[in-house]
Amino acid sequence: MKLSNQTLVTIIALAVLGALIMSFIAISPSIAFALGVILSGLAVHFMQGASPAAVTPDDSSSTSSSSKTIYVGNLPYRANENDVKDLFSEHGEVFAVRLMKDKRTGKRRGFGFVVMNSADVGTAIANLNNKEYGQRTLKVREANEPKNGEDLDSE
DNA sequence: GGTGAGCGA
Repeated sequence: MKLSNQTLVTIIALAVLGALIMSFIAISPSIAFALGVILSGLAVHFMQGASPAAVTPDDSSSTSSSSKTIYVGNLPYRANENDVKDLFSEHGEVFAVRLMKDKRTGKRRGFGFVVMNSADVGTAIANLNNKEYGQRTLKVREANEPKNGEDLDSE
């Protein structure tokens, strides 16, 4: 029975309202308030349990989209994640790009990580490593801390 | 007004 504060406020509000309403027809205000509490509580409980989508279509089909994380260094500071993602998308299926900017200062650190399909990782690295981008030579490699251990075979 | 090696909380 974990009710949020907002729910409690709602219950109280409905209780007072119910008390006012029932005071016109009922007997004593105290009983009316008590009835209001009970009825509003039931109402809220009913509302919370009225989840139409009781059947959650849980697709536990964990698609093993073999994704690998790639380290990208020597990025130009003016490059955005969108640029990097677009660049890597030309050589494979990119799932996510994380440009690691320092959260302390907010300034960019000039490197990031690209998560893409493991099947395209090799191609992307081969095509984008030492690739001149923004007057700088990109450094593309597999991430040092692999978050997905599917490929033990490497270099 | 800054900034060039580097592997993320």
